[in-house]
Amino acid sequence: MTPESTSLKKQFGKRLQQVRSSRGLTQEELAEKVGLTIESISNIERGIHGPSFDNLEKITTALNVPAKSLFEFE
Amino acid sequence: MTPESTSLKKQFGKRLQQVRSSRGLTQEELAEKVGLTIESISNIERGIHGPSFDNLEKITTALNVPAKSLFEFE
DNA sequence: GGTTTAACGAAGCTAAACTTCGGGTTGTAA
DNA sequence: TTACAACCCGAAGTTTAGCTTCGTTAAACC
Repeated sequence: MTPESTSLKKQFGKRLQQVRSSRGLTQEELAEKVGLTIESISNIERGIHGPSFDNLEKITTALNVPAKSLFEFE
Repeated sequence: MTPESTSLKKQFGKRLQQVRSSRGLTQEELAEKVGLTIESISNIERGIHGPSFDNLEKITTALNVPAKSLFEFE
């Protein structure tokens, strides 16, 4: 089981949490900006599920980052 | 209406079509690799809708590119 | 002409995104 | 030691948007 085999959802969630924190936002604040519940943001950050494409776009505008940057993993 | 205001779906679809073509794949071939119908691939490339996160991951593996590269627009 | 590739609509289906409930954990500050 | 903030976590229900299945049209190439 290589570490690279982590699902895209998990990697995205981890990256989202990084960017959100770096912006000094709580899950609740991001949720309100995007128009989702805090639970849904939590689920996305934990990799339970990814956002829909429309919500992905809203997240990028809420965080003021290009979509690309949310897919930059290490 | 600035050109930049094009929806993420549209931008992603356009980029997907670029990458797929550059790989010398038809919509049908990509559809088979990903496990979707050709109509669905067509809809995604035309920006009718985006892929689910699971299918986004399958697309990246089918094209052998990082997810990030499908969000690199100009 | 015949074949391939892909655009395009409409209408239905279903999986996955999303919500709503409840409870648990950690940190910290009063 | 309590109170609050922020977040994790599971289960069960709802909704929506991703996906399919029909069918038509058209350009490109042989």
